[in-house]
Amino acid sequence: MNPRAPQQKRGRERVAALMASASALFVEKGFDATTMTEIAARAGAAIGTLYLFFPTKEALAQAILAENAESLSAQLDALQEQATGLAPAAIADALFELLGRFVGTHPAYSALLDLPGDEGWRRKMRGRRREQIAALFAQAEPPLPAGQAERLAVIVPQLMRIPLALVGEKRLRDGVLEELRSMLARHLEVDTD
Amino acid sequence: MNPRAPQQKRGRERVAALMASASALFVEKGFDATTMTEIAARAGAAIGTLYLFFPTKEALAQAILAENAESLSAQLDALQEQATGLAPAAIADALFELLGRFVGTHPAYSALLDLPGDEGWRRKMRGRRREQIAALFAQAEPPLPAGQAERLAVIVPQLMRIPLALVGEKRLRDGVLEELRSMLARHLEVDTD
Amino acid sequence: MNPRAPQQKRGRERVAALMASASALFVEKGFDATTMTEIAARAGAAIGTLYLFFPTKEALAQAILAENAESLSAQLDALQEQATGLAPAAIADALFELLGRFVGTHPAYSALLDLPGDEGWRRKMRGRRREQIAALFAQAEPPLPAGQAERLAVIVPQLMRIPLALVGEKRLRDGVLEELRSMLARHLEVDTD
Amino acid sequence: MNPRAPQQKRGRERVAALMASASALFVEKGFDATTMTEIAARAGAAIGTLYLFFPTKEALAQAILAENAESLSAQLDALQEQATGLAPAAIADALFELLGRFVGTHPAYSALLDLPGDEGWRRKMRGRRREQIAALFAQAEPPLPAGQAERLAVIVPQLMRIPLALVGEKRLRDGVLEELRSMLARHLEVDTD
DNA sequence: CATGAATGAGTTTTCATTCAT
DNA sequence: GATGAATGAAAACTCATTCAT
Repeated sequence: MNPRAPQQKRGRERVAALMASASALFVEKGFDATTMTEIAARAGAAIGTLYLFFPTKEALAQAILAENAESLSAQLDALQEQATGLAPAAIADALFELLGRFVGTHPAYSALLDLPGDEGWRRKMRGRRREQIAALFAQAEPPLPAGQAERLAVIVPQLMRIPLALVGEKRLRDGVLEELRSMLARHLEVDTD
Repeated sequence: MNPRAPQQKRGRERVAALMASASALFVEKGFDATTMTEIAARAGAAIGTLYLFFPTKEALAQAILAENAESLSAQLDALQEQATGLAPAAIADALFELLGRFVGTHPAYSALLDLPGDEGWRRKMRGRRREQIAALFAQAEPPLPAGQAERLAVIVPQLMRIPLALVGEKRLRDGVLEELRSMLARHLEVDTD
Repeated sequence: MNPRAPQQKRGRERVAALMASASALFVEKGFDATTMTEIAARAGAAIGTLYLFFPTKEALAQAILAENAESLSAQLDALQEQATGLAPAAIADALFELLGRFVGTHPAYSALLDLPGDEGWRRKMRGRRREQIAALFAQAEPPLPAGQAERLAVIVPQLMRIPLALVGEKRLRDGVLEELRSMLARHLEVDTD
Repeated sequence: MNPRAPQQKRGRERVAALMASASALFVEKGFDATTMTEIAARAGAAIGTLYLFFPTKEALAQAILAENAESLSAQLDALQEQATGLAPAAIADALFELLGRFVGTHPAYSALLDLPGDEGWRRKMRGRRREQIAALFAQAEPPLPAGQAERLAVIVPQLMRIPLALVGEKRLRDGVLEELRSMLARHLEVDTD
């Protein structure tokens, strides 16, 4: 009736396979165009098995998103410890690299983050991410002007999604990424003049 | 494929109302979650009337997108004439303002431009927009380094979409917009050192 | 989206056919065992047509029930006018005949009246029926003891459902009906001694 | 078809718990709306365990019904011995009390006895109950008119179910029960005039 | 041009039942 | 005996699209 956390090893493997299948399809075709039947099939499972663990398609997306967000959050935590007292531009650079790697390895995160019609859960998740990044910038030395940490917490993650649209244009994509990186770095350096 | 061009005035008004209704709904609920019946109803028309002008839902979205893109293209053309010989930062500033106004007045453009599963038409439209913006930067004085105009043509439109997510947080939204503007301006100034 | 009342003659005929089909199947196999597909098929309609008028299976049952209840209510109203000043036993007899005919011509009423899991709408409908029958007995001459009208309003409709279970045993069924009739009549006569 | 008779004491307790769980749920939500998973869960057992004892959902219902019917049958047998030569009204009174207690303590009996789509087993069970009650009335002194015992065997059990619908209206419920009792008693007294 | 009833393929979701452990 | 993951047929429901009026 209710989806339950799998209690045996086989179950945990199943869940992982289902989430991987769903992630890949969501990225390839988008949330709406992906069917639950397709997700189950690609994972080699029956449709009923999928619903055994995820009561709705939306819940499945949420589970994937939560897992990705958890991973991102942990990485940001780790960065937080190393970033104390660094210059703003150095923090930006480190964050840039972290996020760049993350969006590459977790494409479903970007694909699922702004589906229409949420208003609740996802908003909170984005809020937490913003707080975490703002805290990162808040410990820069010299300190940033008031409010800038919060603004950067909004901007930087979005910057990282820009190159994602350039699949198949690798040259341009790398150039854009570097352009963004340098733009952000200079922005934070210049402010210290 | 193409909507039959309505010959009568009444017909043209009908089409405008249908496209306005569709645009609003696409923005509010997303393309997939919006039904053709709903679109017709909000425009005060019957479902059959909607299909009289737009043979498929996709064609309707394309018509809206084409109209918006036409408007954007015309505005960029106008800017092109005024921008000859301007400094890069000045061009960026002008483009920034133009795009900022455009995404505000044409929210459907952003909502429809990057639907998943896109292999053709939309990709071309984005390509044309990139060329137009690149051409704008190409006439800056002093000239930009090789390839930067193309990279900016990718980046700047995406920057403008960042504040869109901040509905209901007006203070932050305005701050973010200004932060982006100054970041871009400095980026282009610094390069001239 | 929302089910609408049909606006043309064809539509009204369709709705009638669908309700007739559903009524018959609910009586034959019960509410749960009847599928929407089956209902549509028996009415010669597509499944989508059924959902055009009734948004859920429950709503379909309710519409049937409401129509039947409306009919019963009207018949009870008519009886009310003729029953003023009659003896209790005479009222009972008339009511008995009315209800006997009704359950025979509206078998879906009994089949749908006490589905599990309602708590709301059906309760109100039964309440109204009780009030109407109680009002009928309330005008008997001589008057009934306090509260008896309300008790009879509960009892009599249920009595009428007893013979329904005896399909295929016509002899017994008729005997049971007559036994119930006389039992009720005597009960009300005796009270006047 | 038949549940494997559990050999161990633990097994018998298990079966009892499962049947109790199922009975309660069948009464609360109806047969169709109750799931096998739910039944097992409420009994604190695994779904596999439930199927260990009952091969199908229908078999489970039958087992419950059979047990209840067994109990009722035994009680009617006991009454049979005490009722020889009693007046019809006295028999009716005793039966009334017996059945009233029974439907109160065995609510699943009523809930399961007349599921729709019934062509076999349940029909026979009802038939046996009718015969037993008819036999009870058959030994009344003075004897009842021909056929009346059979008719009462149909009527009396149904009368007892009428107050069941009045949960939460205790006052009315008790009044209705008494009204039915007296109606039946007078009916049988009057006939002897 | 306009209407809205009608269609039916496609999707999500449920649940009785099986079976490997 | 006991478990619970796994199955998949079947049901409810949606909606883009068609077409007779």
